[in-house]
Amino acid sequence: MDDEKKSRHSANVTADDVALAAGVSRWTVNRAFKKAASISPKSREKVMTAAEALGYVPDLRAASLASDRSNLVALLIDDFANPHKLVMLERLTRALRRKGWDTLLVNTLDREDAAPAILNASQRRVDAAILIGIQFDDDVLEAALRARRFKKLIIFARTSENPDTISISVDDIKATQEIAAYVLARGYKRPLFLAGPRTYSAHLLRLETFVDSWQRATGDTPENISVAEYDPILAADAAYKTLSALPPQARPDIIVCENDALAIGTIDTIRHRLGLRVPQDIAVIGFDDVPQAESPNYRLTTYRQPLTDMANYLVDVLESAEDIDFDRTFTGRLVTRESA
Amino acid sequence: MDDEKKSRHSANVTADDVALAAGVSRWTVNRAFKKAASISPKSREKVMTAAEALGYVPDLRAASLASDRSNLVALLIDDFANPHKLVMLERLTRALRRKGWDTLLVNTLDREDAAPAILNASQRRVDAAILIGIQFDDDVLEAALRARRFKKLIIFARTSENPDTISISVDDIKATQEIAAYVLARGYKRPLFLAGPRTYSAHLLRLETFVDSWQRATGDTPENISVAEYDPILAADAAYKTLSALPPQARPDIIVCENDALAIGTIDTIRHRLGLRVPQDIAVIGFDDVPQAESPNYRLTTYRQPLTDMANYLVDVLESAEDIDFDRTFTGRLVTRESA
DNA sequence: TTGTAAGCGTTATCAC
DNA sequence: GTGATAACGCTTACAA
Repeated sequence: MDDEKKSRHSANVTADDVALAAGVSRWTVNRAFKKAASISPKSREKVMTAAEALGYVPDLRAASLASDRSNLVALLIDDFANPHKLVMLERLTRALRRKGWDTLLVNTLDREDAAPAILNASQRRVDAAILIGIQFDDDVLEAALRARRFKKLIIFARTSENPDTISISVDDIKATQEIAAYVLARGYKRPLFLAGPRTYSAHLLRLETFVDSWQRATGDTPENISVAEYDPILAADAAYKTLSALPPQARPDIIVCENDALAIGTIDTIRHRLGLRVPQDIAVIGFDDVPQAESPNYRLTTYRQPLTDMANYLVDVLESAEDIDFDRTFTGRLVTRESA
Repeated sequence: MDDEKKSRHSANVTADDVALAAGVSRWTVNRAFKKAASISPKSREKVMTAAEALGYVPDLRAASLASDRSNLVALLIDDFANPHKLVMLERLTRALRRKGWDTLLVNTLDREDAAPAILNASQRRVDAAILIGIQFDDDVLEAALRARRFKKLIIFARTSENPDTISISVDDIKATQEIAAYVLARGYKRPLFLAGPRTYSAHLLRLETFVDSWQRATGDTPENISVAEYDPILAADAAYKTLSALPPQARPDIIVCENDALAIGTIDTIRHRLGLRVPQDIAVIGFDDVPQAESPNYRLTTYRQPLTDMANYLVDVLESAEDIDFDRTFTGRLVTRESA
């Protein structure tokens, strides 16, 4: 009769089974698996022994369904060309796991599929969505906001002006000002700014800040170009096109890149297609401090974001029930190597 | 009274609400959201209109709980230094999503936390676990197998001899033989094989096959070294240590690397620490064909795995209910560029 | 084609 | 500290 009850699926060990074996109620079994439980050590002991023997572990789906908290976040990413994303993935998943959060990885690279993918994540009733991509324009954001099961929508490592989102990022203005000051202090005269996609305003902050700082300091307006994606190969092509069209004396003496992915492509082009040296002929500066940046090949001067702190703060935000403005900017630091 | 019923949580739109609005039963509502449904177009129409109006979407947790299929897989990864993993992540999540599968990203880099992380994924009742890491030794595998809710345990892009796992990979022996033949045909005389971690037998296949092929063809045994992780920086150090200790005439004329991450670090060292040229002084060959491999900087000759085919096959395996041997090897191809 | 009723394995509530 | 009981929102028979 008990057997009949669970005959539909291949017998699955539930809290009831453990309760029976341990001679307690189901409630006690569940309590035993909680951290802060009002349960006697003796009961817990009994339960744990029985659970161990039966191979019982709580079913998180059922827990989520009953409690309306999933302890699951969706990580939306649309950028797989930038190795920095791998670092972010590692830091985020680590920080989340440590506090009991699981991560649903959602690939929104395919623009057509982005909205359905987001909707799908919302159907898993994730507690929050974290955006670590780059092409998150209004469409995607709109889709995410419309699929409004997301209690929190967090833009990680990028600023956002959307009031419905929580932005956890480095202070781009401060960082770029620091970069500009460094470029100036090192005596460079003709900087070129290499930017990423300029479709959305948030992406322009570093460019604008740099141009602004430089103008203020020198009166000159630096040149700038942009590429459609944060892809080293596109950056290499763009840099080649611009540089090869210039006579040597008109060449920039430093290229300030919006991030390391672009900087690395740029260095490759300077050396291998133009036959010039970095930094002697043209210096290069990046942003992110990807692992590659410290390889003997690049020795890239770049700006490092405090990713671990940012990830930990993100988890705090997730755990907080308050309804406040969680936006926060962090301060990183310039890592100076030999490329500039 | 209806209000009372759903008072516990902030009113959530359920299939019942839609059924009421559409004047059908809950069953019909659920059916309307299935692809292959025995439902009249008229009913579906009614349901969809009501659902749209109410903002209803099915709750996948409840669906999973009731059906004992989660359409969720756990992707276990412990390697965030190799950019190739980003490509794999993209391909896998794309192929999975296309067929309605979601991906739980599980970071098992922290060895202490690996087993708990795997257990945790099993508590979400994922339908399968996919291993795309490298350090999956017996401990981790054991933990995954013990957390035996995984209906399938798939080792992706790496061979495994464990009979309880499904291995979807490229034919390493064939691939390595092809590489050896290429090296031979190009007239190289003193190859050095740079291998990854040699802790586990599966990792040794490429090394052993290369050594074997070379011996067979020339009678000589090639030198080999190994590094503890697939990390370009470690590879750079290891290569430097070995090469700098050798007089020029004893230097290898080609370094065959177990993968591109190692090859890239090796090239960096050859050029920037030893001041030699690739391929004129020392050629380098890799495995994987990471995006970087085609950059003008590296122009790496390497072996490309048919990742998309492999990912699609993986999805087929997931969908299959048969109980057969799903192991399968694919054949890639050597992409020849200028590094060797 | 459609409806009904009984699960799925938890958590929440409220007594004891 | 512990136990019963009703949700949570869906799927799966089986009946109509």
